[in-house]
Amino acid sequence: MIDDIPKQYSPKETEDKWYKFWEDNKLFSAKPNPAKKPYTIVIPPPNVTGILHMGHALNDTIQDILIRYQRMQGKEALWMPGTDHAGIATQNVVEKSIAKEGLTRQDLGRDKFIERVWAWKEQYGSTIIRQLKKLGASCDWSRERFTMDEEYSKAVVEVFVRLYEKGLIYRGSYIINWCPRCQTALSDEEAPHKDLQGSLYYLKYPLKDNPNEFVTVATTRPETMLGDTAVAVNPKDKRYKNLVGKILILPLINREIKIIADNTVDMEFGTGAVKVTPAHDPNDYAMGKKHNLEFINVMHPNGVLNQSAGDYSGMDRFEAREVILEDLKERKLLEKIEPHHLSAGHCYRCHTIIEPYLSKQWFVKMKPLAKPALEAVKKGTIKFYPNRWTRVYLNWMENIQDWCISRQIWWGHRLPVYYCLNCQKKNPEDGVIVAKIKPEKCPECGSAGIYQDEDVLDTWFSSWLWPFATFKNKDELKYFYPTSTLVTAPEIIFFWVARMVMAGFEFMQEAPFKDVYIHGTVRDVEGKKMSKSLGNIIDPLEIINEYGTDALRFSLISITAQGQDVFLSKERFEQGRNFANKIWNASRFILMNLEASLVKTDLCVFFKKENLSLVNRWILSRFYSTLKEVEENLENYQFNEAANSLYAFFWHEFCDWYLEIIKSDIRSMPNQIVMYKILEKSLRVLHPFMPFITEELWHKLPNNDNPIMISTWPHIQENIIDPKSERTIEEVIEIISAIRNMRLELDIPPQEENVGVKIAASGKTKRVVLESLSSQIKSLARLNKLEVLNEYKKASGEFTSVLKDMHITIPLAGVIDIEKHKEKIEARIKKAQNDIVSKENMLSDKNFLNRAPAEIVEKEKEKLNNLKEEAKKLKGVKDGLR
RNA sequence: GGGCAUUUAGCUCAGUUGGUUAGAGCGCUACAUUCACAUUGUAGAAGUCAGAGGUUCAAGUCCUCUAAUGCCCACCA
Repeated sequence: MIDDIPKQYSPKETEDKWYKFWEDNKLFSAKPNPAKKPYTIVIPPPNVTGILHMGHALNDTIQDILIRYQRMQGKEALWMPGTDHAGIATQNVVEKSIAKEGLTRQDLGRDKFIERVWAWKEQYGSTIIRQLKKLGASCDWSRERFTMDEEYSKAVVEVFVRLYEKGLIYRGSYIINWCPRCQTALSDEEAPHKDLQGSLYYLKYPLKDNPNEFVTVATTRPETMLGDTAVAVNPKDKRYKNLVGKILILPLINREIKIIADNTVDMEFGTGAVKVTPAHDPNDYAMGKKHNLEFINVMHPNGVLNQSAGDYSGMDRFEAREVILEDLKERKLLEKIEPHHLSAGHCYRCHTIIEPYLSKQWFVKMKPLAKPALEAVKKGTIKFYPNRWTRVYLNWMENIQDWCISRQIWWGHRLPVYYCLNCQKKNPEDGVIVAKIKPEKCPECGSAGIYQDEDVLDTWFSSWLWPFATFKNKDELKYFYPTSTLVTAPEIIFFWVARMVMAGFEFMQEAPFKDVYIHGTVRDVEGKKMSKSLGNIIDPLEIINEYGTDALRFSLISITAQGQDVFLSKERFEQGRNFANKIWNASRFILMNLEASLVKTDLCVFFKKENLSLVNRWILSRFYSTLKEVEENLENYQFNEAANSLYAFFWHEFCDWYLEIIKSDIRSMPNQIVMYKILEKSLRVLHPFMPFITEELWHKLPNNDNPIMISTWPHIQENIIDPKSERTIEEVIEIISAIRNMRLELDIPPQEENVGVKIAASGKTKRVVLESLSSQIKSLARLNKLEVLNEYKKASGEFTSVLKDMHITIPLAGVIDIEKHKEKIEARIKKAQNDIVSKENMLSDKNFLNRAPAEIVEKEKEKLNNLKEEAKKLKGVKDGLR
């Protein structure tokens, strides 16, 4: 059985096998169970168009660790999966795909196009789900949801209608963010500002009364001058005092515009006179309303100038900019051009520069919704990890703007808004019907001439319902809601997290989750965000292929300090791979040396702590301390700490020290049982981090027929944790190191016999024997409170380690460079003496004695004693060398 | 303009509420391959904790300022 365990772990063979096993046996599924406490996570639904990237890998690994951990802790752990229909993104993808057939969505028409999107979704929409499975995600796939599912869509409609009836949804004409390429409105969050190096153009507008006199205005978007309907100055501005109320002639268009006074005008900026374009700028829009100006829209929705632009109609907005500047220059109306930093909104999907555009859209009134969401976080009902995001959240909530939710695209939830043609004839603002299903006739006039609004809802208008709309029946909702933890990236705190909180309170009267863990952004080695367009992507699937899923997961987690951005390079994953291999080989070694019959029954109970050897007590204590650390770190979302302490324990303590020490006596019953127990418990603790390798090894151990995935998490046995014995092993290690140092400096003869152990020829065995030997000697020394003395016999060149008053000697014959050795010892003595002096100073300091806590003083005293002892020891060694 | 983060070994980064001699991985140096693992082991070198000031018996850790870098938010045309 042991012979068939290969020397190296090969992930490929095991991963798919175990994932299928877990899935086939429905081990991921969760149902309401009154006997258990629920633990719920809803996945941040990836876009259906999504392809797994490192951000997902990190996000989903964290969630999977939490879910697997809680499941092993005995909770009814539900990880709810699903995908988001991602309106604009998906529409773009499908438009691109039909473009290959030479078609546009307009060619197909709305219904046909939507059919194509669904067809696309059927074919490719599950890609991301398959990839999540490769990651080992233990989602309850039987519950997979899609934001365009029939039932989910019903919830979206229901919510719209309820908010409308409550007066929280309204329609109005405002300046919104318009993407001329996607030809849709965008919310503020969807139009992030980016800095641009642009220019400030100074344009001269002649006065009507005196064409030789001008008012100069500064603008960054000269093409909008075609829509100017006023020029504004600050009423306090002396320069323009006499001009207020006068008429200017708008160049190129020759329209008469008035000079108005408005105190929002900044006198310092530009010339202090500002052109007012109410249809193309949010500030100007406000000014236009206030001063009753004309709203002249000079642009088509696609960014091409329209008939109001006179000679420039038909030109693209940026083309027109150049031509207009040329024409103004020709007429000597372009005073100057200055370089100017500005920031402009960009479409988050296609990066086109946003055009502030006047149009009729639907909005959600946010202030009333924000109130409970604000309080919940202030009171701590919802906590952010790391805490600093709390302020970011609160700041946004406090300055919240109304949410533009209508989008002029086809793919998405169509607004449940209908219009009565008849009523609209009387007044275009009338005849609005908001209803869950299309009404037969107008409730006002009874006309059957009813049509539905063409617009669809912002994608986030469906995803903000995710924590509850994903549950199909009330019992389940009651059991699993509110969810426990939300794990997500900082980018979507505003888009998603904040809105979910608002929806939770509005529709469920309860916060949707307790903890929000915000992890960092995954960046490349240079700190750039990983993105396809930059070509700096490290593909998680490639890593899985090369190093294995467990390696990917472990490496990602161990470098993710709480909420810090992750700078990633491929070499990172070698650490995870090597660790997996280490676990594999340690298990292999133990299995090779295990008397399976011994562990069939839990003999551990027969071993009282007192009867176990020092080394066994030490490793048990270390295991339970580590377990405690892992639990604490997981509770505090310090995943890297948890992973690192596991790594250090398993590799550097369990493998490097414990297994090496017991090697010589591996068949003894206590050693057998302790090494086995620690291995199998370690596998369980490692399982949430590295699910596949632990499952594979688990089934190679005797007595483990049930999957590790549903095994129980080891209990901390406080009585075994013994800091004292942990400190003792440090001493052991110290002695062993001392002996090792000697070994290195000496050439150890190959065939000495001592304490019943053979010192073999060379290499590893030598190390093992020496270590085992030393540990035994040290144990003896400790139990008998003996000193270890080193002696050097000049005549024979022999170097011996002697346990004082005991008849045990380690003869280490050989030649040593005595001068070099002496130098080293002297340096150490000097250092120890310096330390002693500074410690003594400290301990005689009255301030210190009066103010430091007693335990600290004690500690320091102990430290001083240790130092003195060490100095004494070293002196002894030095004397021995003479 | 406002806010946040980062600055610790050659490189990439940990370091929880101040308290042993500041840690890890990679890299580097030396040695070790019949022996669970060379995806290994042992040992070693390597740090003015960005800079300046302050609080404290005690500062990588707390406070103030400065510098560099990165990110987020914001309607100066």
